[in-house]
Amino acid sequence: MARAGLTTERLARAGAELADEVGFDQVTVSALAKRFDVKVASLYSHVRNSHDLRVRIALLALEELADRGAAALAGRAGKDALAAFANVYRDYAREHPGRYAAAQLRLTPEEAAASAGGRHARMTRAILRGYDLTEPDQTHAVRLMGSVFHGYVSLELAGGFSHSAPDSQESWTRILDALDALLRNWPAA
Amino acid sequence: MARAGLTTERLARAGAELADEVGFDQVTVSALAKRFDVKVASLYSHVRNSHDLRVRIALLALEELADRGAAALAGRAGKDALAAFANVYRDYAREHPGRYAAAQLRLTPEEAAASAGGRHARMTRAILRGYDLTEPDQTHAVRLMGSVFHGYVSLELAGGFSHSAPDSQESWTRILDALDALLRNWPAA
DNA sequence: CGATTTGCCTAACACCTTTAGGTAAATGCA
DNA sequence: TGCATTTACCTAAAGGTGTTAGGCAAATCG
Repeated sequence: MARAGLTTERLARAGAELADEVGFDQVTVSALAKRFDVKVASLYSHVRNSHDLRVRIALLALEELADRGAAALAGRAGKDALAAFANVYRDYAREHPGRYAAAQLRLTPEEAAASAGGRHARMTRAILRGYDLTEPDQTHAVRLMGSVFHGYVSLELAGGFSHSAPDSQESWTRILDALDALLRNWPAA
Repeated sequence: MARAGLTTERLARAGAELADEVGFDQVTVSALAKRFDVKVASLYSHVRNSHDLRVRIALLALEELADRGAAALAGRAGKDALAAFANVYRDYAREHPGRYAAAQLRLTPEEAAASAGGRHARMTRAILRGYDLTEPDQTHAVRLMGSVFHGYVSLELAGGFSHSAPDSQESWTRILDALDALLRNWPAA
């Protein structure tokens, strides 16, 4: 009988697709096996266990997100860069809700070190070069930006802003304006 | 044999405790049955299914959070109110990580309507009475506040801000300062 | 072309969820 | 107080997921 051609890579990739279709917490070893028309146990040659699979999907999502971020930042600075980067997060979450959820998976320090997390942090700091902040305010600002982006996107994804006026797009735009204004006028301690 | 005295209420309450101990996604009907020293099937007289249990835990957490918020807001206004309210979220999440995760559960419109979500929204708007914002800016501000609070707390809980200077408490304080400044000087469209 | 490695398989077990139907404790009513 | 009803918890059973161990056949390499 012909082989299915499983790979750790392909499993993570298919798992990411599955996550977008049915939700990250519905990503199961069984469902993935069905998708490859293969018996469940066969996956265990490529993936240590269910959690390992989920971690790989998370790492994949973080890389994709970082790639998009880098592309968005190229040739931009200041508010332009801020908005482009923010939109990367929001668009990614809307296009790939399962992957975005995966990216929120709590990683061990080693996994985190091997992840694209560092790239994200560096890109956020790069944006702040367009504003006049010195350490440690820059770190506070990095954390604020992460909070706003992640917070908004995850509340929006949870449906928090639908069914009420004004529409979410407008709030998003105004919030980015406000964040830009805040970074230009960061209050002293 | 003596009865265990199960109730829908007691199950939700015990489920919330369990969530704080082992994580919300580890809250299982079986584990809860063990905790009451009762057979698994017995829970199904009090709770429709596993998801129903989780929803009840989520609603419980939202209520508790709203209660704490109301207590914190009593007698405060302006930045004082802002900081007190924000600290309610952060402290609750740190004291009760499982419950906080539960509160993030995606609810159906009916469930959401029956939840304390409305109280949360009203309290956030009440804080904004201390600032000079009119609709629709007030709505944008409500959404920003929700994003910052939820975003910061969930990133912090995920370990995002540990193991790096300056410590999280300092960023939190400075971010609340910044948010206050922003609300006092909300940029026009 | 034969030997080795690799990929997917079957089998089995443990655990969780859920439903159906039984028995004993609690409750309510004469 | 005694009996009927309701209620609370039980046993039994079936289906799904996670995981490990060990086997056979396909790919690979000498």
